[in-house]
Amino acid sequence: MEKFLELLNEQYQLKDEQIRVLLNAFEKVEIQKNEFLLLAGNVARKVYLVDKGVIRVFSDDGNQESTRRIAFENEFATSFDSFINQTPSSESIQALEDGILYALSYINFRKLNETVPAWRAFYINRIEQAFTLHYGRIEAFQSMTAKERYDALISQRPQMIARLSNKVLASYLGITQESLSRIKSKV
Amino acid sequence: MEKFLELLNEQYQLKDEQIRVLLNAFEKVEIQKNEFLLLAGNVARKVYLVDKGVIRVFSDDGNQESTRRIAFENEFATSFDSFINQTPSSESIQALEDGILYALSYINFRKLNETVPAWRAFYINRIEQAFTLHYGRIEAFQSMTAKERYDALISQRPQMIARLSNKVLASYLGITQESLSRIKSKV
DNA sequence: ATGCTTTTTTATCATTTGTCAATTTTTAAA
DNA sequence: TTTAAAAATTGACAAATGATAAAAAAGCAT
Repeated sequence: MEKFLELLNEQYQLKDEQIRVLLNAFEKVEIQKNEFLLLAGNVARKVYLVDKGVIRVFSDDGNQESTRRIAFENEFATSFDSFINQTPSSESIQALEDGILYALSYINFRKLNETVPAWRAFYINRIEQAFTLHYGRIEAFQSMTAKERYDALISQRPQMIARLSNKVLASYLGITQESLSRIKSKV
Repeated sequence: MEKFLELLNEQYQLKDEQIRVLLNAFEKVEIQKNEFLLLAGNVARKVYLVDKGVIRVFSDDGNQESTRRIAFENEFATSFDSFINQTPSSESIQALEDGILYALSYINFRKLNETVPAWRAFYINRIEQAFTLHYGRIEAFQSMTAKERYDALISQRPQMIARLSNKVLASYLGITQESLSRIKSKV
């Protein structure tokens, strides 16, 4: 939590009391590789801040897995639609490495929004950023080939290539593992 | 503006003073078909609420147009990244029909966020919805064929098929006009 | 280290989508 | 209405990506 609180404090000058409230709102969770944090069909009760490790949000229609979001250290992730509306999720969440997360429940999320203005400002800022990130993905799907999307990802988010398996990376790019393998072997 | 104010009032019970502030923040704009509201390279100074007509946000790399967002009556649109960060836009905004818009400048947008809690709540709600909408498009690009995306659009946003030209619709779906034409002629 | 499982690569062929060109249809202007 | 411009359709072919199967490589547990 330290790095996250630092960041928040830098931008929004927290009072001690607010820091205490924030710290109490989060719960530390230790996870093992491949462990599930949410199974499709259930309601996403928490949003996770990654302290160490990698988690992914994905859907599985039986034929195909689609990786929607990858969160590395100091990033947040949940099944957003499910979390915000507290409705059953079409997505699952899984750890890709052993790690440490800080979980914020929906109830505490709402409480923070109502009682800690700095948190609310931070949340608005984060959702604006997340929107922009996802918007960029639409741009990529609309106007780039798979190879171009892969090359763009290398330069924009090199961790994605370095830390993810071919299988997960392919499902993030919206292509098959075989296609990704061919793309990588091209110059 | 009436319908929008009604909606806002329903959800957040506005005081007369707040309604006055809101009305003053927006400026009525009449537009003609094909008129540009923003040209790529400039900063998006306004967000537009569509009262009548259709506008589209799109990019053009010289080879290809990509339609990123279509806004019909009672929907908002701007080049989001540019508007929020007040940086040059990679996108243009254009009217697809004669129409009437209400424009909110960046300065007034910030003012409303700071001074009208109901507006802020409304904004958070809208950006959450917009996020979910765009998230759904990523889902579509990741796991559906062009034909499947087209069929899904028919059932989810029939206006898109009814009111848009083939050219615009194809660029929204991320395919060529020719492909769209073939998709439509299939059963 | 050994053997088992999973992941990655490679090959072949099928399908989808794009490109280019020509034609038809629709729209808009004179 | 007539005519010019823009949009939509169609055809032939090319390129990109998917599906299936098999082999090679890497990871993991014993």
